[in-house]
Amino acid sequence: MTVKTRFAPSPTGFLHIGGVRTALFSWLYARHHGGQFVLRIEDTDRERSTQEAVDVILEGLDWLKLDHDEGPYYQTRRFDRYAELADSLLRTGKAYHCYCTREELEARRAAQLARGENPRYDGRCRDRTTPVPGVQPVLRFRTPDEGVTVVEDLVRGAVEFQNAELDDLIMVRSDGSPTFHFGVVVDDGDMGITHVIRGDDHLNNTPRQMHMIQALGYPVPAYGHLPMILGSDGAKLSKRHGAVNILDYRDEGFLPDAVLNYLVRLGWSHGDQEVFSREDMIRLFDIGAVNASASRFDSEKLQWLNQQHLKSSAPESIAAPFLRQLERAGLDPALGPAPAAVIEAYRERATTLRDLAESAAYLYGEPRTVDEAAVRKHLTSAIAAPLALLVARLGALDGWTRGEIHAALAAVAAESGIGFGKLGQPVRVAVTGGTVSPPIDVTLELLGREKVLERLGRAVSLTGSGAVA
RNA sequence: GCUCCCUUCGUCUAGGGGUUAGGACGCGGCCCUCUCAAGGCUGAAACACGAGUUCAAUUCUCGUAGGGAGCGCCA
Repeated sequence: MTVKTRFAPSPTGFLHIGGVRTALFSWLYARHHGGQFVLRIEDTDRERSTQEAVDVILEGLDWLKLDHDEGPYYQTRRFDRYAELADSLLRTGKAYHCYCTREELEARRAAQLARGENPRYDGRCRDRTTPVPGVQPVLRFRTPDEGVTVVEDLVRGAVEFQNAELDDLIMVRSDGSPTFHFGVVVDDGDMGITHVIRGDDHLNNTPRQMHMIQALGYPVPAYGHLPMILGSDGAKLSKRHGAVNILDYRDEGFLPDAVLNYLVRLGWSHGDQEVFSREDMIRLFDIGAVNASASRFDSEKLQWLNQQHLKSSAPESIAAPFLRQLERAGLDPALGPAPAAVIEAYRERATTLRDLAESAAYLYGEPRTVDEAAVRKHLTSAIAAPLALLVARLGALDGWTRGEIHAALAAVAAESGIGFGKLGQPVRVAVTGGTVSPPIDVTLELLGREKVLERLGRAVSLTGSGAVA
């Protein structure tokens, strides 16, 4: 049997980290087993579904390269099929019309709750043979009322439910539209889904879905319920911690593989390994090794992983998103060095591509900020002469490689009777406006001779003029 | 309230009847060093609680506590 999994989000809010984790595990399971991955949009709630949310799902999965083999299917385009199967269940007596009104249902629920009972439909329309005039009925599924249903969960093992605890749920609303539960089982059946991997908020719904899918004559798929991801404070994920639009991570300069790597380690591990490539994940992933307990979102570890992936990526492979970050930062890439060279020099000192672009801003134009305290400390009159000498030496260099630049710096330092660092730091401040940058020879090489000589020249006049003591 | 699920350092986790309870993020220290990083070494830091089983329980069983989910003509 070839494995077929699916990701079935409802487009009622932005795709966030929790949804992506569900998609990832489902996708990994399919890829690991050489199976198929289906994308299905569960948009039966027309009130709350938005095209914008659909677009984020599509764009987010595309960014993360969680590619699907089938779909996207849209449930709103399959209403005829749901009606057809609902009808056959009605004809075979596996489903029945219920004429209870919302108000009646609500009143009974409240009464049951008050008595300390599990609020559930009492089945009073099960044997009704005559319609109630003026009431559009809903269609309910006739759930077995005795016996035990066992969910052999891929993550938790066997979970038992007493059928007597389960009530007859609504399959078709009074307006004729299918409910979530019915849509899911019809679709999973029609699409030949073999493994349903989803959030554990669905675990309690699973036995009833199993009954329906059996009634429909489909084989029951295997289920795997993933623990949820909590916010850093242990509360439900919200806007405050990680429940932001997944595309925000892209915009903040995270790498898709790093996001996936972070997510795969939430609830799953492989020995002591922390950094996983996409190929590693596919090869090693094992749903049976997934933890049953919820985990918290830790943005610091995500940042660390992002840097790990930044360091191991081929610079050219991340040049395009880096360029976008430069543009986002208002910088013109044409005015600076080749992106790969900047990435190479900076990726050990940046956690995201956005950081990287921002700290490299001085390469594309004048420094955006000048650390005045550093200027006072390093650009003193004592350094005027060595800087002037350096300008002369750098100007006379044949080439412009870090090796030649380093040699010139070392020579000037030696001739001026000062340590390399005593020269390097003032140079750094003069050309970058701050005290932090890659090794000074690399920094100058990246900046280019023209900008270096210009900025050093200005520093010479500043320090030599006595403007700074 | 009822049903179901969960519980190892602050966080992510490994382990599993006898271990100095391992790794990673973060935090501290040292080394390296032209700055910042990166890297190396290193330190502090955990088996929720109570019974039971057993020669032995963090590990198995049962409770308790705490947390979560479901109980909609939402998904």
